[in-house]
Amino acid sequence: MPLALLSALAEPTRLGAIQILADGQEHCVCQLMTRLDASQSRMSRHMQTLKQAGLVVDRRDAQWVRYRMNPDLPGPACAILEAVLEAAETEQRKAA
Amino acid sequence: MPLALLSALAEPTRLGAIQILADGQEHCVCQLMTRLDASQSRMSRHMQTLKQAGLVVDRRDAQWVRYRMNPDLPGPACAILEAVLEAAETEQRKAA
DNA sequence: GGCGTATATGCACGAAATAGCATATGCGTT
DNA sequence: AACGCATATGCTATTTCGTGCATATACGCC
Repeated sequence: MPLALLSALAEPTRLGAIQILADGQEHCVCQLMTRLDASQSRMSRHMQTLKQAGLVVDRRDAQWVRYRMNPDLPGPACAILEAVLEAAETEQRKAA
Repeated sequence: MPLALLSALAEPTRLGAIQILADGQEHCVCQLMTRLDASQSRMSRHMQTLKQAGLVVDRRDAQWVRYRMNPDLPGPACAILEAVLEAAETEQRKAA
């Protein structure tokens, strides 16, 4: 399990998406692509990857597809995720 | 920092090497290649990658090069590593 | 049904990662 | 100096990954 999770997170756009979704809210693809400055197909594909890795879940809502963190993420995976998010945040702070 | 670390860990042979080095001991390349069933050049290159990512440190000892975990791994990286190792261990247990 | 917006996907391409083979380098032994 | 063992590295082939472009699909609205 860790291998799939790690490869899914080891890409800038995908990690960025996870950071955004880490607020616990739902976000549609168009929001993500705007905030991450990614093209539509690119963002869509990355979200597929995250979905396959079990990190996120999607839901159709009218014309939009809303992504959110997978609430049933198993414990070990959750621990990795938290550590990664914490590290990313720390890194951004030091950039000041 | 998390990106480099994640990419370094997101490969089976490298993750295996880290798991072996997690015992806190030093291990030379020949030990690692035997235990992980990898060719010499392959193992050497993967260790270079881990070294560049700052995960491991090496030391020449006669004809051998001994690798060990980087003792100065920064806190956030350390947290990620621990979570990954824990997840890997959990996964192996469930394989019974 | 036709149109506009949002998202997914087939296809092709360039970039990067991985691996093997051969060879170089470092070190101890004789 | 010659040899053997351990490790690194140059070169190349193969594969995988990320991307853009075009197109398909889904949905709401008129």
